[in-house]
Amino acid sequence: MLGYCGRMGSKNSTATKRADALRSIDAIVQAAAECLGKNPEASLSEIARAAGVGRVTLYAHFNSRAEVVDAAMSRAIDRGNEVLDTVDLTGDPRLALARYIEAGWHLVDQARALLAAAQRELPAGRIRELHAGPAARVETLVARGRAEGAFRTDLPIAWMVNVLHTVMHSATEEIRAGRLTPDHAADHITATVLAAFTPPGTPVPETGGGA
Amino acid sequence: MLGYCGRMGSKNSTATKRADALRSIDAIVQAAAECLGKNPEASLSEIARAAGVGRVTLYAHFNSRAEVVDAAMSRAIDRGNEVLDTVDLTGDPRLALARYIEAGWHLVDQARALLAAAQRELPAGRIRELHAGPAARVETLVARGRAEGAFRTDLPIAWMVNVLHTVMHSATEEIRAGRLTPDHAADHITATVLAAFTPPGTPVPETGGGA
DNA sequence: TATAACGTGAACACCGCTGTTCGACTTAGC
DNA sequence: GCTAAGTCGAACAGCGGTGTTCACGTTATA
Repeated sequence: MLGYCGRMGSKNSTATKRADALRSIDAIVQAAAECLGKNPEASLSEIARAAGVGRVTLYAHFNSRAEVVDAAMSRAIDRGNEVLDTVDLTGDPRLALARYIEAGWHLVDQARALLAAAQRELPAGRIRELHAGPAARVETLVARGRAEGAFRTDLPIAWMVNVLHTVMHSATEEIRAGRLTPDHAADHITATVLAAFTPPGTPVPETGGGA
Repeated sequence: MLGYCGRMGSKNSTATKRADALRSIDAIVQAAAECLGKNPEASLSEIARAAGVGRVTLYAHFNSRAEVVDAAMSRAIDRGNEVLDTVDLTGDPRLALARYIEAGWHLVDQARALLAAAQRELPAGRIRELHAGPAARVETLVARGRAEGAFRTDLPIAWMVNVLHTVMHSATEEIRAGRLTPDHAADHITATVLAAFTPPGTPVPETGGGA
């Protein structure tokens, strides 16, 4: 947590800030995460307005748009990690994957839009750095599932992780397009990914609605 | 074909144009499809330059950016249809799907980026109109596969079509990111989607490299 | 070859976003 | 209650994109 403040040369030095300043910063980062989560090219004016703060105040705390994006990205990742930390990823890899999807599918689309913003403002190294944590969690799960024979091994781990995230993301797009209702999303994603991960020659598991 | 010219109030009226004008228009539409296929926010200056044409010339043939996007989109769809028309979609739905993927996976990413551009410049109705043709082809195939018992029926057709296109698109992103080589793309997509489409309780087909 | 259509660069006005400065006002904290 | 820190709107310069006009050069075509 707090990973979004005082990263680089941002004006948030270690010097003690006043309470209202901290409140402003928090409101800005939160608004940035929301706005950029919806629209990667949201302007700083929009973000300031959404934060209930003047545009000048925003520039008083962040030197550039890149810093705002970085802060929003860090915040979203921290929030996501908090949620995902509560998920039990032990036991049958198939059930663990289902739990992961259930908990995380709605996080992915905001993260994706944020990522799109980040990819235009932040250096590639910084993005990898931010992405490393969340990625490792899933990679470990997939690797374990492969080792235990629950998941296929004829496709690279990176590809499988990509499929998982891609399908999760596409679900939110389907919802936006009105072709899918939120209450079916997790089931559809789980049924799809579990089948996609099944080793060739093995029957696809039945995923009867209940997680 | 020729679906991209003279759609609405574009300056391409039915009046006979000179040969060099037609050549310019064609170069512009082609360049637009390429540029917008790479970057949905490519400027008209970029497109004109890529077409080897002055910016003013572009405005002589198209009233607005939207018209250029529409023309590029129409062209890309026409081109895609031409390619897909050569693919045999009869016989075993699984093999037909594999052929479809083999022929079309590399078309999807350009179409996607183009779609992103279109979604910001064109009305939703126009987009649906353009998308209807290509979508129908796949929907028919998936529906047939379900009817014949080759594909699962516990998920909506729209969702399955979405999964197919999403996975195809993600492959091109993986290639861009350097995590996948183009010669493996079709195999990975096919293996993934075929498994995802397999009815629960049925073994996942083996897709030993050669399609 | 005449002429209308076409291509062109330069220049224009307009817009929105970025990042900055200034002066005045409000508030937190000692 | 004093002071430094914070907030704010207005206004600035710079940039890049859009869409338009103009005057001049080029080319197709009858």
